[in-house]
Amino acid sequence: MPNTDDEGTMTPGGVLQTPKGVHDILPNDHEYYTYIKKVVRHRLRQAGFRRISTPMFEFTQLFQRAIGNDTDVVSKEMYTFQDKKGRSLTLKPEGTAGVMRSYIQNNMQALPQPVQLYYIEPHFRYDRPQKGRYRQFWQLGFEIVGESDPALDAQIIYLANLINKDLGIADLFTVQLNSIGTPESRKEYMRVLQDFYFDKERSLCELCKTRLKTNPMRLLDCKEENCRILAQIAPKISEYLDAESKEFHEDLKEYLTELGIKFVENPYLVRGLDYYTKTVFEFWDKTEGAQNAIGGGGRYDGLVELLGGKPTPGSGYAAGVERIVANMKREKIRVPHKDVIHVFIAQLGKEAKKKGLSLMSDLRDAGVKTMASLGKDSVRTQLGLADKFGAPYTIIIGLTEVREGVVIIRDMKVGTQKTVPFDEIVDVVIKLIGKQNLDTYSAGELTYE
RNA sequence: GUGACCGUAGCUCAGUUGGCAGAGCAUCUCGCUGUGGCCGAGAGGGUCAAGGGUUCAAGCCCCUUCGGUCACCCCA
Repeated sequence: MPNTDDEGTMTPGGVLQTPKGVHDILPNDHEYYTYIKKVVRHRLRQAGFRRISTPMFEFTQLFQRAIGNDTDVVSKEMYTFQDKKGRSLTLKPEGTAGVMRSYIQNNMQALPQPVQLYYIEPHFRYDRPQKGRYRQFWQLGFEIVGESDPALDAQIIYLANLINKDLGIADLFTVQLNSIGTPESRKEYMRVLQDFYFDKERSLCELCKTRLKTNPMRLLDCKEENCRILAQIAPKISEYLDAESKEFHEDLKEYLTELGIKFVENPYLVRGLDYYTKTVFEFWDKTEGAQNAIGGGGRYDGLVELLGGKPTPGSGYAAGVERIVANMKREKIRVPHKDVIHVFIAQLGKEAKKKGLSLMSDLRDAGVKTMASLGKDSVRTQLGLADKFGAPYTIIIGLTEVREGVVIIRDMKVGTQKTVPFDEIVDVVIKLIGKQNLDTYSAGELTYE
């Protein structure tokens, strides 16, 4: 069977196409991405978080250590490759590991604690594509590192919910909440679980039989009917929490209530990894549950130490941007955006074109979003374009107008026109579109040391 | 990684038992040489996802691969 290198990479025209599971974010979708980024940056900046970007790829070892070799993410979902010197590198499959590596490497222990960081970046997993799951996906996340207090966990859940609220999707989700205690108390609980399942192994699904040895807590969120029934009568982790974790969890719930955050206590919500401690939470769809979870997080007091740093507590949240966009679309939410033009300039004749060029610069400098089609020279065609671009006003300049030092401003909606002298154009246009609608965004004044 | 369904123009889709590759929308041109939307006429645009097989003949039947959608596993 022939199997050329080109197979599957080309469209019929011989044009390259994207590999499986990745896609372009086209202008219409970027309206959502831009809006989400704005909300995230605004809310986190308000709360004193600062932005961090870790590299797209790290040494594979980082993820192996942070996430765990036994997890699906590490064992089968990573984009791993070798550089020219044979070192194993991996495109980041999640954000926390890199941020914690950076915290240690850049000696952020020396900063006032806690250190509050956020990110919004592409991540990569070699997965079979599915709804809300792509091989390159944007993830937003934030972490509070260096202090351990239930109030910080409450803050994180509060901020995650606040961001969802700003995006119009908070009401679609419930906060599922649990505590998985310290590694020590968890060890005790896992022994109890294994005892409980000891004589019931035959009723478990194949997967759970192996989980029983490697990670018994995962039996609790298995979806198989028999496993679920057993999980419901299995001992609850809340009964085996150490005193400190129990108190921590009670405090967290108090703080959440104070902040007006509704939550669902879910004793089946677990994490497999050793470094997770105490708080775990996820945002679940109200009707579809975990099937349509939008994000989740928890406390990871063991992670920094695991990566070779001093013992340092941490707590964080991460959410999938594609999933957020999908939910916003499902709710028929339209985001405000500034990709609209104010004025289209139609010109006829070389002198008019020259005038049009300088006028276009003047208008743009004043914050008027201005387009023209300088390659076309039929007024009819240009007006048609102005219409298609949705310009509310068209400025028409012909040879006659240039000679008389005026232009025609046409209101595209009602079709009325008026003649305006050159030196009044910018003022007249600003009045027409409204000062508050001008695109006068500035990146801020530069200063020098 | 496992399984199900799907792939025809930029988009949405027809295409009969195997017999000339189609429509609507979109694009471009013209009617209308300096005035858009409406209307009318016309044009461009396809290796029918790719490769192979069966056949006088394949968009249609068979095999493989690629891609899409969805579910599982798992996760964001």
